[in-house]
Amino acid sequence: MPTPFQEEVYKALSMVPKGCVTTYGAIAAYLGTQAVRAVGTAVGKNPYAPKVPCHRVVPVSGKIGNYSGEGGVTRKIALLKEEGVETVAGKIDDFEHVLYRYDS
DNA sequence: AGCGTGACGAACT
DNA sequence: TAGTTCGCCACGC
Repeated sequence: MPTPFQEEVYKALSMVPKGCVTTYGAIAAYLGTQAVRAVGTAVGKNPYAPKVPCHRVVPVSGKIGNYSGEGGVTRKIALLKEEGVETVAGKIDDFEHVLYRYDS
């Protein structure tokens, strides 16, 4: 039984369309929290397993960041690529182009 | 020097 | 004890 906070993260993450990615800061801002790290933890725990595409969450740096999964970051990149997000040198290509904004 | 980012750490139950 | 949650501090540019 996750906390409302987790649900907020899940909601924010689920509104990200396929082929797009979001950032910890964007989610934190959307939730109105100052703790972007809490978002990382919530997503890292990934209590919503397949429903929360945690691999769609990336740091604002445009890099893949971290990933707690099978092959780690490498796996994350592969998943992103499958989603339609192209990556170059371990970074997201056209990051701002695939970056989803809750401003829409 | 200041602001922003971060898949953590420490505290509570 | 262990598990879970939420926010501050440190490093980089």
